[in-house]
Amino acid sequence: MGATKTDHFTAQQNELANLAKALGHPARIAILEVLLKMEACICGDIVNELPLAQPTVSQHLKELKNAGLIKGNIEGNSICYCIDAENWNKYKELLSAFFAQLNLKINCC
Amino acid sequence: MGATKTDHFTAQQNELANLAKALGHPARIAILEVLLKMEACICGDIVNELPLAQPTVSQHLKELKNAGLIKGNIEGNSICYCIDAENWNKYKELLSAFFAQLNLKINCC
DNA sequence: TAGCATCATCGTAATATTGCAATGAACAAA
DNA sequence: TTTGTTCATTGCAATATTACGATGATGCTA
Repeated sequence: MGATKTDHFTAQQNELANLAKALGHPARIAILEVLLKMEACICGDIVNELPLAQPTVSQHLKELKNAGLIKGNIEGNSICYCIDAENWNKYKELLSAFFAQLNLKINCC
Repeated sequence: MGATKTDHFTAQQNELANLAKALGHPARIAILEVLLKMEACICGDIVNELPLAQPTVSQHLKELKNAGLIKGNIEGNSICYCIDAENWNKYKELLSAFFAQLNLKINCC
């Protein structure tokens, strides 16, 4: 069909998958890196840093915002984007906990 | 268009995005959780644990294998899948390093 | 007010992903 | 050899994603 069968999985599985999905595009990684590197949150020249047109960047920003990874504040004419620190750390823990589950003693293949 | 402009981004950005993309589906998270929970790597009854048909699971397994997250060994008639521990830990570090970049002092929005 | 800048949204085209029935390949057992 | 089991692959339909030109909304400035 093409549509993910979200209903059949647990809330935790879907949350982790949604987070990963939001990170699953190099442009979105690049946007986050720009926001991380800037000592203050920059406003709209993310577009200039990326090899993509303005509507495309805007769309990626929207997805990062929906995922809770970034926040956007209106600042006069432009918009100030920055990392959503609270969610960022929550997601950091979520991923960390997921990857910590591996029992190193077991290695059969 | 529809195709991701992979060429315009760095190898690191693409690597991270590919990893995240592989994790970006609840079925694949569920498969990994099954493999993590089993004390030994199970063989093919992953299908029984998931609400998806066998070809669909096979496809997800293929993607996880391509991403380097799991390995598969032929064992007579069936196949033994398990976490690729080496890559797993590499990816764990990769994600950890990415999320560690946040400077907590900066929070403008 | 008129013009400009910034950013979102709409509409559309190209491509990717998801899911499964049907089928195929490989092996084990009768 | 035949039958059954396990898993991959093929082919297809439905849906999602990616990208961008055109356009709209908003606020600043002259």
